[in-house]
Amino acid sequence: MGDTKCSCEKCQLKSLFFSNIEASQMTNICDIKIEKQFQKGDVIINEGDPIREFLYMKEGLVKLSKSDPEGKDQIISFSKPFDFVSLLSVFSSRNYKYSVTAIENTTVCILDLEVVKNYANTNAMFAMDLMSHISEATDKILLENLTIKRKHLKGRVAFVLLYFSDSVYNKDEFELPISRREIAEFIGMTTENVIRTLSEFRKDKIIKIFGKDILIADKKRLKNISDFG
Amino acid sequence: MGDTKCSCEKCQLKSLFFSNIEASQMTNICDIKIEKQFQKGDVIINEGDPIREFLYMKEGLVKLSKSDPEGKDQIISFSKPFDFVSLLSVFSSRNYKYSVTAIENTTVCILDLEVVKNYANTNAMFAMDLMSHISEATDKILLENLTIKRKHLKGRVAFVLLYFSDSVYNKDEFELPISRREIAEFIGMTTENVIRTLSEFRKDKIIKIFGKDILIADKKRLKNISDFG
DNA sequence: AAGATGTTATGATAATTATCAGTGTATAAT
DNA sequence: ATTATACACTGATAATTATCATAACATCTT
Repeated sequence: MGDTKCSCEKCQLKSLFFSNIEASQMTNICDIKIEKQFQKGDVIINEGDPIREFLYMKEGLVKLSKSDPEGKDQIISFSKPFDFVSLLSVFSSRNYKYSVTAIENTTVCILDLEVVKNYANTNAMFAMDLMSHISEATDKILLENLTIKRKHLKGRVAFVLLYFSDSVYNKDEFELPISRREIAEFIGMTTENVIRTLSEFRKDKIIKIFGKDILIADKKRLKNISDFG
Repeated sequence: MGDTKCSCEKCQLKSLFFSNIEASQMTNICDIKIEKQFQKGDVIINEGDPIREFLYMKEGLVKLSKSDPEGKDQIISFSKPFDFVSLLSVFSSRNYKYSVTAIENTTVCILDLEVVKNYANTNAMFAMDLMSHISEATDKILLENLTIKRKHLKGRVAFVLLYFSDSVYNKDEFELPISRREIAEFIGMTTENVIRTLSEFRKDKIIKIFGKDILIADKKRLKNISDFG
């Protein structure tokens, strides 16, 4: 977990995040911005922590989760670069309502929240930009949840595999960044049934499994299961 | 469905919505604001419609829903007064991704979206205020969905009854504003099972049922079922 | 008044999913 | 090296939920 000051001029997020900030003001923000690296498995944000910083992802993959009253985790969503990780509840609550954990080595850009808030308070265009990103991010999560909700076990597992293949790695072969249990926590089914379903897909020659490595052999059929299962 | 121009000075939403708008500018907004009344059952927003207006609820109750690929509805959430109905996707999309339907006679305040956007673009405090309301509203929906997701049939039905009793009507006896089928669409179970569960609660003397009228006779037990079922 | 439609209701049965029990295997801890 | 500990896997059985069939009742239409 290392800290380095990044050069905002080269940052690919600059155009996204700072499109409404003038160069003079930009330097200001840049001075207080730090990059932080997290290893796979590191907890970036702990549910309940006071919200003091504003985070966004530069590289890697994280999971958003919440632990239920019995202590079991529910995974809400996954975030890729350019997703605004800390946007959920940043502007509506004093404490985080979700945890954020790196499921791949992850680089996060960190700004002091007060500075961002002050900035938003004085620069309306910036605030508007932020707002549409918040809106988009939460909208996506809501839609995703609805999609999963109407599927059965097999459709849900197929959906997750296609999610990682199409939306994260853009490859038909990839290493699953999460355990079977975490898939279960995401889709709201039991670990055993996730494992069983993956085995079934393997027996039906829809996928090949080598531990965490997944190869999607019959994407059409997997897509079909996701759509109608 | 009638249109009347409201007097913003008396509007109870003024403090919430316009707390950052000066009186001189306020008049401006007020001039273009109209109130619209909807009858129970009226569709206020249709999924797919272009977003031209900014809505917020003054009175009544609405449901947010989305129809799945097979044409069946999924209910996402219910909105009461002060909830910002049109906030979902207003600032992130050109078209509504959800439908909004009155489930009780409802009064909605309507502003032209461009005016609100322009206003947000020039008044940062206003934009920030809007942002925290968006954040809060979607956060609430996400949390609600997680809560429902981890419950079984009986827990989900109990949760819905308690929701209407505690969060909407603040009474132990109330008229259900939605059908059994709509409860099913909300909690992601079948209509038959919702009906069966209500009958069970009745047989167990937890509730009394007179058609749409529900009386919660044993709230403690219902709460228990909601929490642990 | 008669027919069409939608809601509430119940029962029997089928399908889906969870739970429990047990195995092996890899990885971490001491 | 050896005990923990977590993960992946499979089978048998139980619990939960969906589906199908049927009926009573209300509402709306004509």
